[in-house]
Amino acid sequence: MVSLKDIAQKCGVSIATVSKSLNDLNDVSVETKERIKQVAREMGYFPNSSARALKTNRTHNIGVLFVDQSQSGLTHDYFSQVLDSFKRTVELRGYDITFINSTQSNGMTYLEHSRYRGVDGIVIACVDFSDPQVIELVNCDIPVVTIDHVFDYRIAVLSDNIQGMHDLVEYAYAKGHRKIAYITGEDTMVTRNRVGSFIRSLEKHLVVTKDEYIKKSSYRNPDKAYMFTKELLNLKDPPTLIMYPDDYSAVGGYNAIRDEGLKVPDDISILGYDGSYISQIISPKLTTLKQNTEEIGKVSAGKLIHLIENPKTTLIQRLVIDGMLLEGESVADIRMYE
Amino acid sequence: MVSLKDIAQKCGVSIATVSKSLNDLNDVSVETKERIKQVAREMGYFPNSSARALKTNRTHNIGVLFVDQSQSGLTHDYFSQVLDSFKRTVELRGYDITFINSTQSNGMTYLEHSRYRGVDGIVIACVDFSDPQVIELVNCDIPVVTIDHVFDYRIAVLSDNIQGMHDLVEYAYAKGHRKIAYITGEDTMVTRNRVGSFIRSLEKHLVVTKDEYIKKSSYRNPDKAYMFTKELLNLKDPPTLIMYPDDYSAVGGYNAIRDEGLKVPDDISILGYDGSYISQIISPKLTTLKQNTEEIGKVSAGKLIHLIENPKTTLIQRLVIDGMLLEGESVADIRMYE
DNA sequence: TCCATTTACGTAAACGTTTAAGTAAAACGG
DNA sequence: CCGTTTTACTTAAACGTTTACGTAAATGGA
Repeated sequence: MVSLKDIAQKCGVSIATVSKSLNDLNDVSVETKERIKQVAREMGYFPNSSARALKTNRTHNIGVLFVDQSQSGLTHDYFSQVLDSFKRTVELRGYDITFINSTQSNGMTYLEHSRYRGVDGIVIACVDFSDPQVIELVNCDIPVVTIDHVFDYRIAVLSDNIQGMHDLVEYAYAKGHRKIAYITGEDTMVTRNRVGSFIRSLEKHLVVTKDEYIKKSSYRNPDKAYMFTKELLNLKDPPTLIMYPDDYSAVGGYNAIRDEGLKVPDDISILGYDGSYISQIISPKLTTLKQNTEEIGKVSAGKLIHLIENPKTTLIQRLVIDGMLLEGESVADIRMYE
Repeated sequence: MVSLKDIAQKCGVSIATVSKSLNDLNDVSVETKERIKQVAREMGYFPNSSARALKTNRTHNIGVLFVDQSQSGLTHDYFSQVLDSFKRTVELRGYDITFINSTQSNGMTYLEHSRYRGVDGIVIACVDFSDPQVIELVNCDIPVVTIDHVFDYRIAVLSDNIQGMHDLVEYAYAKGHRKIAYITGEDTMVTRNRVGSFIRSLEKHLVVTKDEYIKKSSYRNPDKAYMFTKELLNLKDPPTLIMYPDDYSAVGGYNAIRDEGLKVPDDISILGYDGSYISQIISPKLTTLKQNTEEIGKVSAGKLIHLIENPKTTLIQRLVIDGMLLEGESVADIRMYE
């Protein structure tokens, strides 16, 4: 590998001059600077990121922490979309990403791994935010942005679950639904926001939610959703619409409904969440709330880099990203039956 | 950050002794070694990977190159599964992964980016293998493993597309199908293998494939698949079964078939490829060939690390990973009609 | 007991950068 | 023309490791 020394030798100048030239410092005459840059290009020089990192304490590496309950890893739909957008954004700014994990052979905690790799900043998403290791990470002195979870002293980017749920409830209500069930995800901040919004949105219309209409399930778990759907369908007073924590769970719902000999949306209406690809291709097409994963990734990347490059910034922001209701054919208009 | 120097100071020994202790070299007495390790633990020491990389020329970082035609990035189903398995495997061995890309602000090629980050090895998957930048990377002196593509002097891990296609054809043939159409993906090595196997497998049964039964489409493109499906259905002599390049395309097929007023599998049978999650939840369940992504990721990771840690190894291997036929309900048994 | 080997350290150079500090020559102001 | 500033460089230290080499003391063999 060609180093600064090689270029210096070839140009007959000192290493320092080469370094300053390539970094465009105004301590070198324009002519030599150009000459050096030219030679560097010809020799195929690229800086050694390790050496640079060692000296500057900046790696241009961003740590990504993501550990979801269902262990779906990178195949997690929502996360992989957010991450892809995040990745594209930081790459444009000259950063790479490194996954933070604690399963390393040498048993490092998240924070230790982050320090070992010297990441300049960290984005945290979809994890169990009560995990002591996560807490430790959030409390450290490395810039952090969290996604879909709020800490007092950290910038957070949030999918607007409150508004999203509100939109879904309003949609269902407008179609005449009053008996609305909700199969929820695990008890996370996201879930609490959605459930709260669900209940309040209905109360606004003076609809009281029955306890038996709320089922505590898990995200991305079609099997559980299948089971709870059957429970709901067999209630003495079954709901006319079931909301699912995500589109995959909704598919479990479809299956349960079909297995009970019923049809969507004729016999029962359903609503998904996420607006993932699958929602657009199953039949009947699922009405769902598409989260703006592109924007969430982009904004969190932008904010994190800003934080990294402007360390004095102390403004703690809450960035709420709107979703969008995608209308499919999974909800019947039952106003005529009122 | 606590460094070797801090530990040395505290223990009253030299930096070298500390380094050697922590690296378990047998140049230090057992007692001091233990004492130093203890102190290191107490002080929360972790090595600085940049410094170590600078000195040893080993980053314990593996570059991942992946750029698929449809720009689906990390949301690519097959790849994200392979990558997730790959990632888990290398992490157990103390490696992290870094995505190689050329969209960096400072216009580096893949190889330049790899050198800049000093990756110890590279895995290449799902790219356009005729891209000059990819060729450059494959020709470099960094250990490389390719997935689903063969280069003479590089280890390759391959999903057995020949066997896979053979299994599908055999399955279709056994169910009585003789007029089999195939909507293919882009012209890649994977595609050529599948198409070749498709034709040969049929020829073995003395079935000659009509040209009009083979449609050149793209992977993961339900819209194109939709179009070609309609074309096939409207042939004077339409096929009794259509094979798709992947499960997502097959969903496009479902839609086309439904829109033509036909039913799967009563009026037309279909076969997918990949065995992705979606194939298991659409209705009727898709018969498809599940690629063993877990094993592909694991094996490629293992081989790459072996190559990294045993540089003298010169054995060029072809590792072929079997898939598995997942039977759904998308293929009719039409033997009675013969 | 004497010399050779082993043990258990320490010294110092090196990896490729960045950057503060130093310096000689050129430019400038009056 | 002289002192001051500016320009355009160089020197050298530092970042945190690893590792070849040096060395003094301990051990061993005869």
